[in-house]
Amino acid sequence: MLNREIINWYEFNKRDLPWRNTTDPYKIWISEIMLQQTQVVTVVDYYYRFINRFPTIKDLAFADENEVLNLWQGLGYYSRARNLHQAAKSVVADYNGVFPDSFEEILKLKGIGVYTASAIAAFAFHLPHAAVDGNVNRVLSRIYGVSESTNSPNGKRVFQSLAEELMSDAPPHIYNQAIIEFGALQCTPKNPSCDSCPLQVQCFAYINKQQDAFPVKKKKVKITDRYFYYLFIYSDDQFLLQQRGDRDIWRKLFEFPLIEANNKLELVDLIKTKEWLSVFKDSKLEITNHISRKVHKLSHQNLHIEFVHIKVETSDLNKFESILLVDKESVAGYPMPRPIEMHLASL
DNA sequence: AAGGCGGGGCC
DNA sequence: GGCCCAGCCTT
Repeated sequence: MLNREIINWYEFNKRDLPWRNTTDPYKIWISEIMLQQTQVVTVVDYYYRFINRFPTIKDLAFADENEVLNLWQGLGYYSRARNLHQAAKSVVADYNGVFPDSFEEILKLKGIGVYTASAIAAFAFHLPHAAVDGNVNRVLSRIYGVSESTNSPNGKRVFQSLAEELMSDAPPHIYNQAIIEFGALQCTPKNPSCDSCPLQVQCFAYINKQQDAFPVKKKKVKITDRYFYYLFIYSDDQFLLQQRGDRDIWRKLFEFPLIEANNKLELVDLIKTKEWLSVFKDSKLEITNHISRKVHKLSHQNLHIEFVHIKVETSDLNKFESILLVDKESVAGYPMPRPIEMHLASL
């Protein structure tokens, strides 16, 4: 009856979210990809814009990749957008544009793992798959007092099995939404609302006052420091932009010409670097200002970013071969990482 | 099994 | 400042 209590809680407490008012697997897919490691409040606006621009999977499949990335700009984890685009193409090619309706076929699509395949199978096709995400892990580990780590292979089996057992014969699309929403709103990571929780008497963590002990801690990631010096090289109406490679972070996104150093540099030292001198050998340059030191934090890197403004003659801008020359009015056509976007917006 | 990959909200 | 989030892919 535990699942009934969670579903009952859900009916009274659920949020009205746009992707809950459809059974279109395409829309549900888009929402699930956006929601990976991303909170609901962040996703909503992106979801509307994306669906509005690409109402069907064919619209997405035939789109230009830069436009897809552009709609993703600021949402992070850009591989999600590239995989989404690739998967849309393969659905059009292999399934005539009709989203596959079995768990196994859905799981084959690029960017879709066990969680997302289960979610789509349950929400769009009402198939009995338990979608186990961070919320579900937290709820189950607290209720049952599971000490297994949630990301170990054995832990995944344990939680998947517990979730399916708990679902029992409840409607999959309702049960999954309910337990996920319960984790997001009631059984939160910090300061869970145990005082108003209908599951108190059945919850191992509450009974033993160990809410903070579950789920078990995952290993910490090592954070590395990197130092980025972005050169904003501009004339009256144009500036330079280059595209990042396909290794490293922010693959294929556009940014200002970059000098990366192993540690902090002073402006004087920066000007002395060979790279710098060779680029500007024949140009008259003028460092107009030197602003905005900031630290941009990624999940595994701290980027110490400094923007250096350099005004040059329009004729000199044309000397930079292999670097894009962009009109200040057309920045919207280039998907950029957050710090670049923010800097341009602040000018 | 571990590392890479964004950005924002919250305490 | 650290933790967490509707994870997945590559090595």
